[in-house]
Amino acid sequence: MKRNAKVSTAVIRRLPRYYRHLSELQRAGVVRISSSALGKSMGLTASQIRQDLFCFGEFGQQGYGYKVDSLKEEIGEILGIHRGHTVVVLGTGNLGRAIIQNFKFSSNGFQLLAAFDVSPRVVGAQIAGVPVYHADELESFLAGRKVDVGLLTVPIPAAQEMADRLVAAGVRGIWNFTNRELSVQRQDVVVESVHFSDSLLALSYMISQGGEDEPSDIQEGTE
Amino acid sequence: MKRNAKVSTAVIRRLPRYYRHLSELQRAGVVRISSSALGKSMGLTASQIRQDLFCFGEFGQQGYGYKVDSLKEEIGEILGIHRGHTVVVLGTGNLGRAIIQNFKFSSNGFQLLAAFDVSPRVVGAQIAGVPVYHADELESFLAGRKVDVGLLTVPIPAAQEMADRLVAAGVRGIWNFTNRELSVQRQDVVVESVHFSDSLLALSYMISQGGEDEPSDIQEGTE
DNA sequence: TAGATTGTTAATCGATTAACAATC
DNA sequence: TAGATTGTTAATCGATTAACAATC
Repeated sequence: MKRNAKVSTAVIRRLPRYYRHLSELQRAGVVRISSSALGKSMGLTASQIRQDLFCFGEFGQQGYGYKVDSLKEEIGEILGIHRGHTVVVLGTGNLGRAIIQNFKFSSNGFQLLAAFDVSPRVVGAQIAGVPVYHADELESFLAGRKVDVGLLTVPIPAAQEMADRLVAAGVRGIWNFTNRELSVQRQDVVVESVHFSDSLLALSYMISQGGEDEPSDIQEGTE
Repeated sequence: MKRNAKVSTAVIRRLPRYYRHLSELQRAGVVRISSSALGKSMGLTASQIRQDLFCFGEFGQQGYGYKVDSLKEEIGEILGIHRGHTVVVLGTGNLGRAIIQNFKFSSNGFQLLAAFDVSPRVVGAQIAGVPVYHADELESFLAGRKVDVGLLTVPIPAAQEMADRLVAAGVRGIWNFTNRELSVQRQDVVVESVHFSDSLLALSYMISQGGEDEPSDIQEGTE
């Protein structure tokens, strides 16, 4: 029942939102939900939700809707949450440290193995139980392990070099928090960027207009 | 020469990228660029770039291309960079502090006025020169000033309440870093969310597939 | 059974790409 | 002038929405 030959990025971007909303519904004790109710609460049409899910299989029951628990599980599976992904952090400045201390990697199916930096003030120490090694040890650390993702929070001048080293060492993805657009040639390595600036500038544009056009991500229903 | 009646969110999301790429070109000393050269370096078609710019006016010269400096300035203007936007931060935990200390608000045309928290350990102090007030003082602080944006990095349970208070106090936008989807009824208030989880889960999906489909944001040209 | 809601195909809409006259 | 490249309209493509038979 797999048809996900060509899943568009638009659909991929919605999957985590489905997962998040279903988690909230689950926490709220909701057992069952229809595509139209879920759509209303997420600001999507029922059609779109059914069409999105149709890419991956059949998850509902006619005349009934979807079981929140099992749909959440299925989408988690699609997202790869149970694949035992691993991640290392490059750069333990303010942002890197904040992410290490706050972000729930395990809730998203990732295990945070280690952090790397060059400052003698942190190398050898631990941050929230995560060991910090010198960046020179990156290759030897990765050589012995399956590390899927490198999280980049290094200063901009070091970003491309560290990205190259991560790719050479065999990571499958780079989670890029630097404000530099990375150049990665290999087709089998994915770069996912979180550009704070782009986000704030988009907001800047929208509030400069008077906000006639609602943004893509919001307008949660009242329910 | 204004035609930006209905600018799609797809276009709005690309504007900051144009701005960032043009800034890099400017820094690299590039004076002039054609839509096809810019497109190649950004992974877009020349048509798309010209079509995007067409929403806002005429910025190039036939037979020549675009002057990097002035195109960057024009796009900055469209994004509202020179409008003197202001922002306050709610929540000075790890993430809030990291953003206050690292993020270049002024590069994006924003002035960071103050931060708010409830912990006696930070209230009354300064973070990177930014004064931290008690959250109780939010309304009185905002009453006297034009504050355009509230940046939310509070714990999830406090997120919706603080969002409501920001909206009631008259902000035009909320930059939401909490992992909660905010409910904001007013059509003239924009919520822009940075969901780390959604980003990581999308990356998780992509590396779980073998990466046949490149993500929207990357694949910078070789140049 | 009647009612509800899915899975899935078809229709519509919007965004991207192509084409080309205008013009630097 | 000839060549290059834009601004802008038209064509194509893909994503969203609508419709409805299947079925719980």
